[in-house]
Amino acid sequence: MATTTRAAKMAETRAKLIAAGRKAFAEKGYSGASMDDLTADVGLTRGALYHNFGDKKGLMAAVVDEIDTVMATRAHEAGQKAGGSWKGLLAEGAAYIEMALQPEVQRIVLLDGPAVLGDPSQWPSQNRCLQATIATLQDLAAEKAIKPVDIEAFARLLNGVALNAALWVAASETPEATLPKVVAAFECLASGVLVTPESSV
Amino acid sequence: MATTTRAAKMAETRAKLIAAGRKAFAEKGYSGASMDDLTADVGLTRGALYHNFGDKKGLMAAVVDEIDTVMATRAHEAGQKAGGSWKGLLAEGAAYIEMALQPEVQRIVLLDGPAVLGDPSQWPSQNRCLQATIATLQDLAAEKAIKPVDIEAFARLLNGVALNAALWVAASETPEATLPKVVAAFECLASGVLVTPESSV
DNA sequence: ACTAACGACATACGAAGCGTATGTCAATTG
DNA sequence: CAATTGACATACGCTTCGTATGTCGTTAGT
Repeated sequence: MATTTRAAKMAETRAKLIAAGRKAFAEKGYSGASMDDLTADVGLTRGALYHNFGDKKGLMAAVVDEIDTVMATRAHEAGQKAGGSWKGLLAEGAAYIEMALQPEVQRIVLLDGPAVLGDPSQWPSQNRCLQATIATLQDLAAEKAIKPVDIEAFARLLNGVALNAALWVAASETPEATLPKVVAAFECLASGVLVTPESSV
Repeated sequence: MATTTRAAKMAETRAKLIAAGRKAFAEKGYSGASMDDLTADVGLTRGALYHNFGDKKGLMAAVVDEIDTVMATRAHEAGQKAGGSWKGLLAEGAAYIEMALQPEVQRIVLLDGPAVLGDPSQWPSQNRCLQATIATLQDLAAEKAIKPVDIEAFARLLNGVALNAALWVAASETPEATLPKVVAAFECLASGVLVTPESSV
C-alpha cells in the first residue's frame, strides 16, 4: 500500500481544504475569509476548491457538517452515559451547551452558519442530532413520564435553547460564572415537560 | 413651518436609507445587497450612506434596531393585554413567535443579524425586550409562583426559544399546521418554571 | 505497449463591490 | 457679505469571487 491511490489523494486535499476552511472561517468569519489565502495556506489554489466544493458556500457546508456531526455524536454519548432517560436528556443538553462554548463553534455554527446556509433546522447534521433527542423523548413518553406534547416540536425547541444558551454564555463577561446558572435554567425549562415535578426517571 | 429645517432633511434621508436597507436586506440578504443599488433606489448615492451610517454594517445595525424595537413593544403590549403575569409571559412569547414569521424579520433579525452584528443578546434593542420579560418574571417571583431560578438566565433562554421556534415554523412546509404545535411546546417549556403545575396566576 | 480520453488542479480573466479620498454646492455664522 | 461648515456626490484603488481555459498525470481501450 505504498502507492497512494488517486481517490485517497483527493480525499486528502478535501480534508486539507476543510481544515483550512475551519481555521479561516473561525478566525476571520465567513465573509472575511479569503479563498485565495486559505487555499494557499495548504499549498493549493482556488482551482482545487471550486473543483471539490463548487463554491465558497460549498466549503462552508462541508465545514459546518463536520463540526456539527462531532457535536451530535458527543452529545449523544453524554446522554448515554447518564443514568436514565431523563438524566440523559439533561446531560445531552448540558453537553451541547459546553461544546458551543468553543469560539470555533460559536462563529461558524451559531453565527455565520445560519446566514450562509439558512435555518439550522434544515441542515442534515442538525437533523441527526435531533433524532437522538427525539429518541430520548420517546423513551420518556413510553414511560408515561412526560406530558402529551408534540415530541418533534419539543425536541427542536430544546436543542435551540441549548445553542442559544451557549451563545449567551460565551458572550458574557464571566462565562465560568454564567454557565452553571444557564444550565440550571435549562434544566428548569426542560422539566416543564415532566408530568411529575422533580422526577428522577 | 413651510421651511424644512436641515436636521429634518437629514432625518428624512436617514429614514429613506433605512427603509431602502430594510427592503434590500430582506430581499437579497445582507451580503447580496448592493449599496450602490439600494441608495440609488431612493435617489441617493453611497456618499449619503457612508456619511450617515459609517459603513454597511452601520446601516444594518440601524435597520435591525428599528425592527427589533417594534417587536419588543408589540410583544410587551401583548403581554399587558393578557390577564395575569403568567398569562402575560405566555402571550409575550406567542407574540414573538408570530412576529418572527415575517420573512423580513427572519432574514434580517434571525439569520443575517447575528452574523453581522454578533450575538443578539448584546444588542441594545434585544436588551429592551429582555427587560420586559424579566419584569414579568419578577412579578411571578413576588407572587411566589415560580422556582428560585436565576431570572435573567431564564428570561434570556425563554426569548431564545421564541425566536428559534419562529425560525423553524417559517422553514417548515406547512407553517399554519406547525404553529400551534410549537406554541404548545413553548408553553410546556415555560411551565417548567412554575412551582404548581398548570397554574393560572 | 501506445494512444486517446478523462480527471484533478493551476492560471488567467472579467465583473462586482466596498471603503476612502476628493470635489461641490447650499446653508449658516459673524 | 465673505468664510466656514456640513451634507452629499463623484472618482479611484483594492480586494474578492466565479468561470473559462490550460496543463499534466493517470486510466482505459486495443
